[in-house]
Amino acid sequence: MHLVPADRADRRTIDGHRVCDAIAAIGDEAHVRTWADRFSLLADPKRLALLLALHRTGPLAVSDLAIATGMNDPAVSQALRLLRAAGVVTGEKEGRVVRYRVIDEETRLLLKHCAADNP
Amino acid sequence: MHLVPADRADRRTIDGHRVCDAIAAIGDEAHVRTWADRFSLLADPKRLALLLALHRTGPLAVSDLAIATGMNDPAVSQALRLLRAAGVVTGEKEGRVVRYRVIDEETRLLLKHCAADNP
DNA sequence: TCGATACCTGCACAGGTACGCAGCTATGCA
DNA sequence: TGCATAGCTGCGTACCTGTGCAGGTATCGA
Repeated sequence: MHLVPADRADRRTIDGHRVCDAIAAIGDEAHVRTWADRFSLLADPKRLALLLALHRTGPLAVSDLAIATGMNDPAVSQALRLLRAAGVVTGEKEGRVVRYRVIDEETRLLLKHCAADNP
Repeated sequence: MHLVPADRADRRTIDGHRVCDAIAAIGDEAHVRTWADRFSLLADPKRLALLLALHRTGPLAVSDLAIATGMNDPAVSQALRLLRAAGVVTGEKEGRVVRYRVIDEETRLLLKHCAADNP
């Protein structure tokens, strides 16, 4: 089976059959990008700390997150805006307090896996 | 239990007890950074494609990876250098061909999980 | 109504990172 | 000994992103 795109079909391969396997393993480009974006959201220590806190503690207010992580309020707010735009978290307004929680299942699994080896 | 560091102990909390829970959930800063770095390596589509290919297909040469991903050789080489420095992959020289494979178990689990919903 | 609190937004700056190009080293073959 | 191939490195550029500051909006209590 020839999975190599036409624009690079003339290039020499070392293990020709493995190249096709590799292309099949990579799969759809959009799928890869989706996962890369997902990982990207977890790639920042501050954001990861926010998510770990939200994951294990449940609904948390912005200023509480700021105290727990040592960030200042706008930084937390911006990080949450990013996560909210990506559909990872959601916030529920209660008076003047907004409590956030994780809603994306895939991200929740990653966080669970990440928090597993936490002493 | 007071887990809030002294430099921010005077700040007002919304749900005081949850702040302590959150700090406990976040855990050691080094641990968070380690995971953030791990996720960071998977956060680039090209790098993720390389790792997916290596994960499922096994030892692969640099130029084969270049063909499979559509990158040019130096780009693949640089990405692999990064991954090798992080201890995620390793390369074995066989004549003038170097075949890479994934060696980090945590990363392998993430890749497995990521490739699970691949049509 | 006045002030304080909780949160959000826009902007500008610094830092990091991916990418392409050119050139280098090393191995295998004739 | 030439010559092509496989892979690596350095450099420069463009881009993205995290962060802090200043200011704005909405809600609650006095």
